[in-house]
Amino acid sequence: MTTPQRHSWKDIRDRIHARILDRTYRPGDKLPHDEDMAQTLGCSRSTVQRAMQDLSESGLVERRRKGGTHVRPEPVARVTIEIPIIRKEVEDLGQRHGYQLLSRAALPPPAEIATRMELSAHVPCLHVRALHLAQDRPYLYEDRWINLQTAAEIDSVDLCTISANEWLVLNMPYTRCELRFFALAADADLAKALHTSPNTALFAIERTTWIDTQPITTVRTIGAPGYQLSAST
Amino acid sequence: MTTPQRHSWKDIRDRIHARILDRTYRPGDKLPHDEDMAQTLGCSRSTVQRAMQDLSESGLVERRRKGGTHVRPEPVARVTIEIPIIRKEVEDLGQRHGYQLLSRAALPPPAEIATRMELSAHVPCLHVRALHLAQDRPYLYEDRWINLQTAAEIDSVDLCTISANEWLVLNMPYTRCELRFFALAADADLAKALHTSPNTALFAIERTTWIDTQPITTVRTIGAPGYQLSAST
DNA sequence: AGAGATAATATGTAGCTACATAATAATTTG
DNA sequence: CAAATTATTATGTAGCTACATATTATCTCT
Repeated sequence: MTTPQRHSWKDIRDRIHARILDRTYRPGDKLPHDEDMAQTLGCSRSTVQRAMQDLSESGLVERRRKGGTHVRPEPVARVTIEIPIIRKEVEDLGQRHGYQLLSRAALPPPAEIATRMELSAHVPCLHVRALHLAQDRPYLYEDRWINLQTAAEIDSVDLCTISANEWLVLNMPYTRCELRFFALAADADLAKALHTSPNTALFAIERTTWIDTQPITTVRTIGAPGYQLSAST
Repeated sequence: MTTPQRHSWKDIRDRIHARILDRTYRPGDKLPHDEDMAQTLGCSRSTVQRAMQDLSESGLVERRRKGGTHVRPEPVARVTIEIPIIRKEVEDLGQRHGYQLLSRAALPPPAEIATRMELSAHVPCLHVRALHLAQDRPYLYEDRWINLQTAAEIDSVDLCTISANEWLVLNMPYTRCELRFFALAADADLAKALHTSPNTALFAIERTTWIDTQPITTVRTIGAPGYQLSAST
């Protein structure tokens, strides 16, 4: 055997991960230094570093210069959720997407909205309410406010043919996003729009985006009964 | 100027990102090759590659060998959520954590649970129900099933002093996790446990973990009224 | 024209050297 | 002894070379 064996960073990562899984290294334990591991595992330090970068990004280990690398003392479940364009979400379910613009008006934002967007109350906003359908049944209801100072072009967009959701995603890149997930009880309007009875428990997502310090939009998206969000690692 | 200027991958990433934000490169557009960018930006290809790795991992761009790098054609909102140990979650809110074991029994799992866990119905499981408090008020209710073949040691753990949630996180590393978020209406038991009225809309998280192909646990965690999950980028 | 095989290519990587830097440990000072 | 300063160190990185590999383009054959 004259050719030196190359080790991929994924192999190295998986070998370290296996030591965590079999509890050789437990939460809070210190792992050997990169240099020592490289020697033990027969690869270069930069390969160990690359492997550790991935383990660190997945939240399994914590790394500090000079302090070394530790298995995370208090493990968290970490999961990445992707929220696609709504039309795409429906289509990926193999269903026909439908869309209804329910209302559109240029209005000053109510105090709660202004607060959420970190916006002063006299900035002109576009208020859009819409319903997304899957196989002609209500799927998601959207109540959205758009800052007309940041996204002025949307004022001339025909929101009967493209949803504000889709137009914004395609045209307004953002640097900051705040999300929250919660449950709410349907009021009369919502119950009517989503074809359910008042007080039904509904799943809601609130999302606010900014480009640098400028608010773009805030939206409350409410799922029809049974809507859920899934993720896996 | 005789010393060559070094560019950090973060600078390079931010400069590329800025071109996406100012819409020089729009969704679906092809970015210049790494080698060309390295020349234009005055750094090495490996530095561009490192920058692109980050942009790709954040979901902004898609990279294919030979095909090149494109701004993601249909952008998604991508967010990473961390779910800590419940005790820690309460403490991080600056509140006093309390815990009540409501019930504990070794039982065969009902069909729905067995399905969720990808488990056969005669595998012995531990069924644990518990309530977590914040400042002596109900915070989260947990209904959990634990596979006694995978996590046999939990059978001898005193679950009055440490929650199953915490014990499992610290002692049962997992390789696979499935999560879903949804809303539900409180039944009589739940309403009583969470000090609310029947049919209140509640936020629920269901989480199932496996180590390799072996199911470890499945849990339905239900928040008290007003509970929400937040995340930001 | 379509299918299959081959060639080319742009990203992905291993390993190396040299350097940078955050943070920990050791030493010095009052 | 505590606080401040300095030294050390383990991770983080830039840039390079050589190589690997998934995928796209091109060519050949029927």
